[in-house]
Amino acid sequence: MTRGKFKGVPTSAELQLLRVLWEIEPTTVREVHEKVNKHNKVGYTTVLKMLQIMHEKGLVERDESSRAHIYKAIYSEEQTQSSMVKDMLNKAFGGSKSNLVMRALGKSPSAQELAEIRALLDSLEKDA
Amino acid sequence: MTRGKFKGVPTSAELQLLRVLWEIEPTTVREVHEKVNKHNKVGYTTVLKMLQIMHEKGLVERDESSRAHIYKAIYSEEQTQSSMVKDMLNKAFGGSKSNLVMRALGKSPSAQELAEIRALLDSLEKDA
DNA sequence: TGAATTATACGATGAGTTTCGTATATTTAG
DNA sequence: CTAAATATACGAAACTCATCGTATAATTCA
Repeated sequence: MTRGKFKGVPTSAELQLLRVLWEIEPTTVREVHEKVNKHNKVGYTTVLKMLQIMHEKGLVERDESSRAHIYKAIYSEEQTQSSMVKDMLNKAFGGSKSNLVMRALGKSPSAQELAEIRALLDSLEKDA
Repeated sequence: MTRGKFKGVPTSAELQLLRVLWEIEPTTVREVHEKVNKHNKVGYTTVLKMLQIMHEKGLVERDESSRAHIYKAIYSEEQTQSSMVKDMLNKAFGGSKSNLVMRALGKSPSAQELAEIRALLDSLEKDA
């Protein structure tokens, strides 16, 4: 299998582990397993193996100085979200951001969501 | 393989075929193959097989009355985009639409994109 | 009519994902 | 000190995805 430098976007199972890491990293396999296991029953060695593969792929880094290795995501949640959105933008929206926003908001977004997005637009326009 | 009723979101290769279908459906394997092949070299039987599997999955419908079967997407581009966004929203954004919009826009969206999205917000607020 | 063309069906392969069992090494506790 | 607990390593199974070759049936045309 080709597990060189990370290219694509994380898979669902990988994302599940990354979400735990972003919350409590740097941390051990045991801790990740305990947290993940609350919502999705999965074996300890499954989490271990996944983290090992993610390490080979360059998705997480690992401190092996103590017996229980310490894992940490290499890409931040923000970076990962950005690359996932970009990927989807290209694959399904022909690159049109406003189209993507339209689908994200759907027919009836809440007033709060609309306000948040207006605030976001305001701050973006201030920069330009 | 479990190819019952379609549950998840289309894969990359499926999306590639769906994009052609949305453009020229209803149409034949040959036509889909010709169009896809311009951008991405792939064998005729690959496209055929993919469409057959997509049919089993319930992603496309098929008219078998003539020798060359006629395919058509079951879900519109809009429906598909919406379900893909929803899926990503849950898997990677904890359901936060404004966060997703933030990542979609990135650091420096164009003035046109910003204007399009403002217009979209305006029309959404008119409804409410 | 018979050969070439064009269609679907089917099976199989290779890559990648996700899962976990077993082996083995290290640490801890009684 | 030794047994239990806890850690990583390794290998493999089950599954999906994407790809295509070959078989075969239907159609076209020279």
